[in-house]
Amino acid sequence: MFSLSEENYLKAIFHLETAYKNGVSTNALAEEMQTKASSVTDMIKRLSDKDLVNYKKYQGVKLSKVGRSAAIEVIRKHRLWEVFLVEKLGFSWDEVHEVAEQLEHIKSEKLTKELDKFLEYPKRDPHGDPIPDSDGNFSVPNRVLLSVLKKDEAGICVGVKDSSVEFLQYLDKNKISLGKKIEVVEKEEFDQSMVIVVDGNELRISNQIATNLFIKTI
Amino acid sequence: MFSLSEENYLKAIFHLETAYKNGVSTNALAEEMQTKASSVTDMIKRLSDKDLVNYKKYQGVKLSKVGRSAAIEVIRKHRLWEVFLVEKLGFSWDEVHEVAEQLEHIKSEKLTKELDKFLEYPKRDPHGDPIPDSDGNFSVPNRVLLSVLKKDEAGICVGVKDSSVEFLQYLDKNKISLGKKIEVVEKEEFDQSMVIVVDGNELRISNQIATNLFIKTI
DNA sequence: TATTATTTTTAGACTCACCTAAAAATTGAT
DNA sequence: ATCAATTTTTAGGTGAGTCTAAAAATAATA
Repeated sequence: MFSLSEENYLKAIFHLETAYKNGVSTNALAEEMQTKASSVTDMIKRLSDKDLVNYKKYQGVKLSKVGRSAAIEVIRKHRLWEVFLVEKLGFSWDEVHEVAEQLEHIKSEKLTKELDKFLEYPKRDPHGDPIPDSDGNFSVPNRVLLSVLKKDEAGICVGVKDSSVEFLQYLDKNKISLGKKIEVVEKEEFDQSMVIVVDGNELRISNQIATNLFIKTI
Repeated sequence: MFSLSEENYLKAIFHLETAYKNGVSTNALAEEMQTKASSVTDMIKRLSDKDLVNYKKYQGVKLSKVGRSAAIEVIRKHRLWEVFLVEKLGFSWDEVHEVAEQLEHIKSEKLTKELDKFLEYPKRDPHGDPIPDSDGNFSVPNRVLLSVLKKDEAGICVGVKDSSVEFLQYLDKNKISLGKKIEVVEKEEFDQSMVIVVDGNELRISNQIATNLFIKTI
């Protein structure tokens, strides 16, 4: 059984591993965990003693088999609870993160299993992120960032990269939600901004927006 | 905001206050919390510093206004989650306690409010215990212990005093559940044991069983 | 009431997870 | 390749919550 803090570190390392293939740096982890580098070194040592990560001084950390599956289990629970909050309790997609951060640490195999069943085995959370199954397998989505689309290409919005309240509320304000068709009708080469059409309405978006929206091409 | 440990102490004091009207003793609290008396004294001091309890050395503790309402809020969440687990996820009544012990500490007013609504504002948990409303008011039940009934009296089973797995499984095994009619057809004055009829079946039960079943008389 | 038994509190120590400040290792630039 | 800048680790300390052992207060009994 892992402590709340350990679980949060494992989850953070998991998320950072895609960007840090050769080991997650202490500073990156400190930034992600909103703590100091020295505290991170402390915790990494504890995780290493428990064989949850592989760690060599000054070389960054990688998750071990056990560490990875623990991280995925936490992510599974987080995303299942997010679905519950939106589908059953009427939360909006920008309200769920904080509560799911707490619920993801509840320890009960039966609870996770029954919740999954109750929600009818969802494949994605409210932000379009894939939910791993009980064996830790993701049914990985074939999705790309909106920013890679060229003029006159189109796709279906299937997820967000940034799940911050600000970004999600921007999307709500502009009537962009999962499942919506997005067409690129103009693209400015200079700053990569684009004009898109959603629900028949034209909207100019910056590259920063476009690099945070996942699209399934059609 | 209170820590997990503080919330558990407040809850324990609340439960013990019915038996210890003049202040909950350190030892009783230590027994309830499965810890040592010295740890209890430590925590009581902290709770007292935060004005959650009234404490004078060697005189036991009582909850303050604030402490009591914090305790009731935790109990409210505990019991709502128990309803959720049984009604929505198919848990049996002897499986819910452990998980509810964790879920009761999730901090989100919206979550509690929406869960209450989702469950259609239940008045009792799966063991028949009353669920306080959002203002902390219990709609107190008019219930008595089965042990007070005399020969040829009868009532409806509405709750259990002991919620241990062992007792709840004993009840399941003997087909006693909330809502069942129980008739006392014999009562032994020597040891207070009785023969009851449930669903047409006769069953001899000890006084220990009878003092752990709540009955609404008819 | 005096003495024993019990309960409660204090004193000192431990672990976890964090901190600051300083030292050591690595990386980058000239 | 050397020196400076950056990153990472070490050393030592803090608070929450626990522990054991011993001291102090209260309760029970002869």
